[in-house]
Amino acid sequence: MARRNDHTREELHELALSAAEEILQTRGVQALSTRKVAAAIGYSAGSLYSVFSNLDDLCWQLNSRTLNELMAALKAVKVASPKTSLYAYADTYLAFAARYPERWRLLFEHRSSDSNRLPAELALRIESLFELIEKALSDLFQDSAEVIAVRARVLWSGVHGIAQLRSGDKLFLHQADAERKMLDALIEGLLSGWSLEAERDA
Amino acid sequence: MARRNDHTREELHELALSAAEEILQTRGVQALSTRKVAAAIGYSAGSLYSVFSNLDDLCWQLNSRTLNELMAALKAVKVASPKTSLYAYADTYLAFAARYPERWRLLFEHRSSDSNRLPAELALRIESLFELIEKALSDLFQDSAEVIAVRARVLWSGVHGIAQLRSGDKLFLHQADAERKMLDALIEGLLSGWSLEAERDA
DNA sequence: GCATGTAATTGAACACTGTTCAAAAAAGGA
DNA sequence: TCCTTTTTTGAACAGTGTTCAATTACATGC
Repeated sequence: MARRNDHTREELHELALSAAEEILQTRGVQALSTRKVAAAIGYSAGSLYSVFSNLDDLCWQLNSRTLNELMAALKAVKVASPKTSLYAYADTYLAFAARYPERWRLLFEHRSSDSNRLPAELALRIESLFELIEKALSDLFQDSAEVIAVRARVLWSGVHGIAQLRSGDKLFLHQADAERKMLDALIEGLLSGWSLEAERDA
Repeated sequence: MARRNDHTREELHELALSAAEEILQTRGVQALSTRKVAAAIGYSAGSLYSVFSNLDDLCWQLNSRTLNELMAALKAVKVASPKTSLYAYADTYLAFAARYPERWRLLFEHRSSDSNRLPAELALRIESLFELIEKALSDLFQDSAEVIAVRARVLWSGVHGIAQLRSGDKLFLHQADAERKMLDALIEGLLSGWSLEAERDA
């Protein structure tokens, strides 16, 4: 068998990516293999190499999709007050990490063997995520862009850290509404702490 | 060849673990294979199975070692004021993550295929880490144990999040002393925010 | 010293993995 | 119809985790 022309290059690309996503979500990263993806779409493993340079490449493109979806969810957040926006961003992020744990983990666990740098496309999207937070923070504080940038990353590190420790069952916090309480302590704490700093400087 | 009796079971165990650690640190997780570990200590791959139940088990034990070392470093921190202690804990953690990036990553990335639960031994050590933070926080705030527990985890999520985003080059913060500034914003912000909350409630 | 049992170690085997590439076959053009 | 181009395969290679019969050396009893 050869040359069936069942699908265009683009269709094959999309098909493979969707199948890979499905395998990733349902059976985890360790089950994500070229042969399984190929079998799922009725092609041979070799065919994937006409559409991806290798499995690493496929993973990067999976991450690109995931980040796309995550960013869309974040950008769909209704911007009300800066504070409620920040809460909504955090909620959305935690919800996404909980709904798609494997895809979300791959976002941080995937590294290329040869070069550790992440593709420029992904980098841009991450920067635009920080811009969302920075925007909300600039409405709250009159500090320099540098200070705002630091604070946005600190706030996000906190949210991300909560997501990661929870995802790995490493929180050991056996309380009701633990997540809500943590988000409250983080956001409320940081915002009022930074406000206080502004008052002191004035 | 068979039955050389060069090493006792315990020696073989220790030898293999050290070799695995070396490979992990120098060549990354992906290079960590039974055959490479075995070759490094002059044994065959099958021999490892008399000392570890499988590669997963070896990884858990590697993580146990890493967590041991990390906890020792944290417990060696001179406890001065609560605040300086918290700073020192955070510094120590970030320094450890920077010095042993691969070992530190394995701590969070390793999951068994069959069961996702982490061994009880590791869980205990993580809880004792949180206890360090809780102790420092109880000296600062008169809140309930539940509130302290939440705050300890929030603070640590922040420190951990910074470590992880930095380790994956996902911070995009091109400033001098970025790490110091972030730690300042996190710890100073949270502590003064939580203090303010206490004043309000009083 | 010698047989016997026991414990350690290997190497081959099996079923996987990513990746490459000659060969085959179908589509499209002249 | 012939020829070229493109698509697709399947075999091959080197690597992986894991199991297990076979082998060898040590320890014990006589």
